[in-house]
Parts: sequence; structure tokens; C-alpha cells
Amino acid sequence: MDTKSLPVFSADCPSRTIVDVLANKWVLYVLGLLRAADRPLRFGELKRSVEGVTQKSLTKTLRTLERDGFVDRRVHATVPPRVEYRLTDLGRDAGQLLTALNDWAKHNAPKVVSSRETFDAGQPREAPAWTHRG
Amino acid sequence: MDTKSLPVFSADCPSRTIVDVLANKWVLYVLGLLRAADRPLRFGELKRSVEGVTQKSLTKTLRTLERDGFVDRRVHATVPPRVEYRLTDLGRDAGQLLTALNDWAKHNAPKVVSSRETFDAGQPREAPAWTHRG
DNA sequence: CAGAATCCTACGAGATACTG
DNA sequence: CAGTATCTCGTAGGATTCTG
Repeated sequence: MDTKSLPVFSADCPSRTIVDVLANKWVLYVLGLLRAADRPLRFGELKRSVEGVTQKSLTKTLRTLERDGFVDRRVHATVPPRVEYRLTDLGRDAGQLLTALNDWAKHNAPKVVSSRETFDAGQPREAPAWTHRG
Repeated sequence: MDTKSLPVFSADCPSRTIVDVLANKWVLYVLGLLRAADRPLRFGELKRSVEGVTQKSLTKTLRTLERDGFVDRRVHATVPPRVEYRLTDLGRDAGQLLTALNDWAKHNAPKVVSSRETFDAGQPREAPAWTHRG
């Protein structure tokens, strides 16, 4: 590979593109909900289900997922408004990736967690709360 | 924050944990380099290879990867200092995930990219450069 | 060489208020 | 109901400087 000039952030780096999608704070959860529900969900339903999310963050998450082609947003011209979100084919296909990710994660995330604990226990190089400095 | 019912951010959500690791700006690249090199790499080597990364960012990335158990950091008490980074078993095992990720990404990232273009073309809700406002 | 420490800035995200 | 519009604040990350 040409490690000279790097397409780390360009659209030429597929992994980067996908990881950036998944990296959004609420994406995994929204995708998971839509997968589990297996039916269109309204904004309010999502909002209530994803506890802790603000409408702003949820809106942004959904807009991004729509833009990226993972969800389809359908507005019904009724009053009061009714907006439904459903997975696209791509969004449904992402299930494969999420499954692979989840499998690997379930197997290895615990190792990561315990590695962190070990590291943190052995390297109090950044003074923890109980040491006073300055 | 009130995560009463939802383990979205807790260590109990393996996918979240792993995605958060991969989400770091330079992680994919560092991991890819160490995989490709198949030998320990020095800090300077990594720095030179990952064009555009700053010392601070690279250091932080490597520290995180070390903490999470993906890389092993070895300091040689020589002068000048020599610090080598190599993949751990977990880091090497991550290759499986990265392969799965990359396969899926190569297949689908283009769809994401083109979806973005379509979306952006159709929704100039935020006035583009060529419309003057104010 | 491999960083640590510092300064600085852009952006993400929460809280709040308003609307078709 | 499903957003949009502001405001603010915390933090990630770049640039720069210093050191064992």
C-alpha cells in the first residue's frame, strides 16, 4: 500500500466512512431499534425509546442516517404531523455488519474493559482524584 | 444523564465499546500499519507513515490502544530512547473484525457516498455558497 | 528520539424557547 | 407532533514549545 500520502479521511477509505457513520453517539441504538421493531417508527417513539437523547441530537442522527441512505424518512401531511422512519435496503443490509461487529464485540469487549482496568491500576501517571497536586 | 433502562454507553454494550475504540481519528490507520508491517514499529516510523498526524494525537492514539490492549508498548532504556509498538494477540485478532468491516465497507461505502450526493443535491436547505444572503 | 506541557480554536451536544 | 433557532459549555485536536 502506498503509505506516502494517505486517503485516511477521503471517501476512498471505505472503513473510515463506515466507522464515521457508526461513531455517532446514537446511531447504533437507532439502527438497533428500527431493526428490532421491524416496522416504521415515529419520531416520538424513537425519542421515548432512546432515553437520554435530546430532540436535537435525535433529529441530527436521523438526518445523517437519512443522508447516508440508512433510513427512509416519510412525512405525512396531516395535522398533527406524522413522520415515520424506516430502514432502507442499505440500512437492513447493515444488519450484517452490525451482527459481525456485535459478535466480535461480545467476544472481545470484555478483554478491552479488563485491559483498561489493569492499565489504569498500574499507571496512575495522571494523578487520580485522591492525590492532590498544585 | 439518566440511562435508566438503556446500556447504550455502559461497558455492557460491547458494540459501543468497540466502535468507540475504532472511532478514534487515527486508530484504523495505526492498526492497519502495524498489521501490514508485521513487525514492531517505532514511534517515529508511525509518525512519518501516518501523514498529517501530530505527535500529540499519535501519542494519545497509541496510549489508548495500549490501554485497551490492542498494542504493546516497549521502551528500551537506551539513549536516544527507542520505543516500539507491536500488536497484541487482541490487536491481531482485531484483524478479523477489520476485515469484516472493510469487506462490508468496500461494498457499501460507495452507496453511502452517492446517497450523500443525492441528498445534498436535493436539499439545499442551507443556502449554498452561490446564493447570497444577508 | 519520544514524548509532556501549554495555548488556542472549532465543533459536538445539552438546555431552552419558539413554530407550522 | 416534529421539528428549528440560539446560547452556552466541555472537550477533541492542531500548533507550538520544552525536556530526559
